[in-house]
Amino acid sequence: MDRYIEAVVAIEGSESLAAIQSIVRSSVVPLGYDRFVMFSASPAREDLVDSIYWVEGDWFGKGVTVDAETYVRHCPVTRNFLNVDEPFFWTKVMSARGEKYRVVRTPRGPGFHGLQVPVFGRTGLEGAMSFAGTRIDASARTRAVLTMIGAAAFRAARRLIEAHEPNGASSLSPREREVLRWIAAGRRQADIAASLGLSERTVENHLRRARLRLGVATTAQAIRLAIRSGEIED
Amino acid sequence: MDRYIEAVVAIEGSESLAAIQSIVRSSVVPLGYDRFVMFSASPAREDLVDSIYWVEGDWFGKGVTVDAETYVRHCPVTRNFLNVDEPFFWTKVMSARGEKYRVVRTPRGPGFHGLQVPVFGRTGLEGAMSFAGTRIDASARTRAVLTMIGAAAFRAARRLIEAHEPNGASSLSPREREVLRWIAAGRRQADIAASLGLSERTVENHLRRARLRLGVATTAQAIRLAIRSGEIED
DNA sequence: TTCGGGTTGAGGGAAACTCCTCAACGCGCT
DNA sequence: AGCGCGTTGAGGAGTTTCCCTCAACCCGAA
Repeated sequence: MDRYIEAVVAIEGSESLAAIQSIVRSSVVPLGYDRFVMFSASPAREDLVDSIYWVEGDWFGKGVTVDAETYVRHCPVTRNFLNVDEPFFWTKVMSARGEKYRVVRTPRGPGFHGLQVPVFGRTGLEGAMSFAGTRIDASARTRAVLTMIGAAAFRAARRLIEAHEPNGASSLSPREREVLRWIAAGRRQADIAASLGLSERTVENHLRRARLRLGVATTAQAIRLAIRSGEIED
Repeated sequence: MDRYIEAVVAIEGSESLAAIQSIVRSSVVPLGYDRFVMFSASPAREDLVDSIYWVEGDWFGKGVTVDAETYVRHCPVTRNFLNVDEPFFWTKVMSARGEKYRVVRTPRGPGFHGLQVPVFGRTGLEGAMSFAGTRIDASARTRAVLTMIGAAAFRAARRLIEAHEPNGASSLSPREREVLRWIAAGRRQADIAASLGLSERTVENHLRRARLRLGVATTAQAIRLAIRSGEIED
C-alpha cells in the first residue's frame, strides 16, 4: 500500500506529538518542506489563531522566536481561511517596501513558499497545518499529499493535546443542548416534545434552564450564543 | 508516486461527474466497496441531507429507488455526523424487529457494512460520501484512503454541480437584516421598535418577510441560517 | 407612467412562548 | 444517608410572537 497512506495511519496511531512530528518530517522533507506550523484556530477570534501546537524551522529569519502573536502578525495569508475552504499556496514576495506574503496558484522557482492546509470540523475552521520551504515541490500530487498528512497530523495532535488539557466544560446539559439544537433547526416546542417523547412542559423547562445558563433573555439570543461557543452546530 | 494520490489528483482535474465516479470506482471496488452515496448536507436541515449527487449500487434491496428521503429514512446513522467529525464505520444488524444500522469501530466478517466520510468546510458539515459493500476491507489504511478519496470526490462533484446551477442567493433587505441582528442580540420586537423608531407592527412585518425569504418557519431558525450565510455577524 | 420592491403601519385572532412555583425520581458522590 | 444535579412534569397567568389581510408612501427601472 502507498507510503503516504502508511504515514497517515502511523500518524493516527501516534501516542506523542514527537512521534507525529517525526512522521511528518520524514514524509515531506523529501518534497522540499522543512518548516512547519500547526495551530488550532477559530473564526470567532479576530486574530484567528487560538494556540500553536508546533512550530519548527526558520520562518522569519534566524533567531526569531515564533509564538502565536508573531506568527499571525507576520503571516497575514492565514486570514485567507476565512474566504476559502481548500489548501492554498502562498509565496513571499520581496518588494521595495519590504517583504510581503501573497496567495498564489502555483509558487515557482526558489524563494520562500508554503502551503496552508486548513482543517475543518463540525463548527467550521478548527485549525491548520502550514508547510513551507525554499525549494518546494508544488505539484498537484504534493498538494494532495500535504492536504492529507496535514489534516491527519492536526487531528492526531489535537486528540493528544486535548486529552491532557481539561476540556472546556460545556455549560449546557445534554438535554438542554439537544432541545436547543432542534429549536435552531426550526422546530416548535410541541414538535420537539413529540419527537423526543417528552411533555411540552419539559421541553420548555430545558429551554428556560438553557437561557439561564447562557445568561440570555431570549431563545433567539441563546441560539446565537450556542452557535458561537460551539455548543450546537452552525 | 502513490496510486491513490494519483487518483485524488485525477479527481480534482475531472470535468464531469461520470469521470469522478469512474475514478472512485476503480480505486475502491478492489477494496470491496461497490455501493456509493454522495450528498450535500446541512446541519441546519432537520433531515440533514440537502441533495444527492450520486447513488449507485444495491442499498436497500433490489429494485428500491433511493432518493434523498428514502436514504435518510433508512440510514439513520447519517445523523451521527452531528456528533462526530471523523469518518465512521457502520454495519447493518439483523435483529428480531427487523434491520438496524449501528455505528461500530470495526465492522467484521461478511454482511452489509459501510464507511461514512463527512466533508467539512468553513460553515461546518457540507456533505458526505458513503461507501458500502458486503465484503469490505475495513483496515485503517483503507479508511485513510476512503477519507481522502471521498473528500476529494465530493469537493470536485460539488464544484461541477454548482457551476451548472446558479444558486439563487436570496438576500435580506437592509431593514430585515437590521431587525434580525437585534433579535439575535436578544431584543424583543417591542424594544427594537422603540429603538429604531418604528411601530411594533413594522418590526413584526420585517421579521416575517425575513422568514419568508430565508424559507424558514421560525425566527430561531432564521437566526441560524442568517449566521450561516453571513447575513448577520456571528 | 406604470411597475416592482422596500418601508411603514393597522386590526383581529390564534398560537407559541415565557415566567413563577412546586415536586418527584434517579444517579453519583461523600 | 444526605447532597447536588439532571431530568421529568404540572398549574396558572401573562407576554410575545405569529398569521392574514389590507393599504399607503417613496424610489428607481422599464
